[in-house]
Amino acid sequence: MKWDMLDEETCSLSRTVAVVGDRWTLLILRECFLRVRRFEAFQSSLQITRHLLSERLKKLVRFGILRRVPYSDAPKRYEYILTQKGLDLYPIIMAMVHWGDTHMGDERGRPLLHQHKTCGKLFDPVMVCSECGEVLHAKQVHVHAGPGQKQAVG
Amino acid sequence: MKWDMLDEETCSLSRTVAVVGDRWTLLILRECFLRVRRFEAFQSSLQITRHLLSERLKKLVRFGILRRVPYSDAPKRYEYILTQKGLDLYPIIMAMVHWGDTHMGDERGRPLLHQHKTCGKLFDPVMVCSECGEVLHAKQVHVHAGPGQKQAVG
DNA sequence: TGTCATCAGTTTGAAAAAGGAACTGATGTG
DNA sequence: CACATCAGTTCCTTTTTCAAACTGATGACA
Repeated sequence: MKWDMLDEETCSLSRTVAVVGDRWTLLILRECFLRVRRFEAFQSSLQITRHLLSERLKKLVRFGILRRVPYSDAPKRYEYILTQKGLDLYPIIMAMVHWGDTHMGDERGRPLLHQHKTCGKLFDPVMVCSECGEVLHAKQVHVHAGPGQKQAVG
Repeated sequence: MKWDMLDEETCSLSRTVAVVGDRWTLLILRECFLRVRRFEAFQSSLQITRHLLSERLKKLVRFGILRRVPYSDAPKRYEYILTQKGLDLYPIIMAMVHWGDTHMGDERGRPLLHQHKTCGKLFDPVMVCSECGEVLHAKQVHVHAGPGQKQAVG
């Protein structure tokens, strides 16, 4: 399996991995959700090489996750803004943050806390069944082949 | 930022990315959730090189996500089984599958369907607030520095 | 006018990681 | 004995990544 074929695999996980399945891309997305938008800002907060940052941003734009929007005409300057497709990655990022909080923490406690504006409370993200609202566990899920067939995740 | 320092960053996303932030690791985990356990089985279903598979499995064992369990004494043979820490990655995998279903699908429909044993229905995984149960959106979340301080994701 | 600073990249050469294919070693099967 | 299975390891090539310098448009300062 070559990486440029990954997004054509008959597996939704593979297709997602083709887009966000590398370390820098995930860290760039973290910055996006923290409202970082400009090249220099990404570069200095991540310490990513300019070359790779440039490539990753192009890829995210190509996949429709970021939009490259001009914010200055002379000189031409652009910033990168999450599209709806990009905003929809939020559960992935939050799931990763929560797993890190739970399993990779140190004695100092979690690096940050999340407050839900709607209810006002500090919260954790929880994944539930869209139908019954119960918390999901791997062992309570059956996988069936869908119309697009073949393998994937259970 | 070097990769061997990533898991010591003051950011839960970085720490998670240090463990599961590469493409093969995520695909290997997909197979784990599909009950794949043995070297040859991973290798033939993923078409990963044996060298890389070996390295990734070692890393997952080192981080406590898989356990290497003997299933034959002569010859010595082992299989790889998700620990609780590994099972807890399920929301990450499901969030990625769901995003792929939503944004990377083709005309044939989704590759697979998930049925919740508890309620019996086909479902989508949804991320909600642990406190009020409402569906989470990035824009409804405030980020505060926690005891472990510094940056991370909102 | 000349010099420096800012921003968003591109270029270049060295170092690290991934890919491909063959090989090892313990065992069991015909 | 020859061949097959499983779980890796070794070796060599190709691709990515890293680090650092360079470009080019513009504005600010003196």
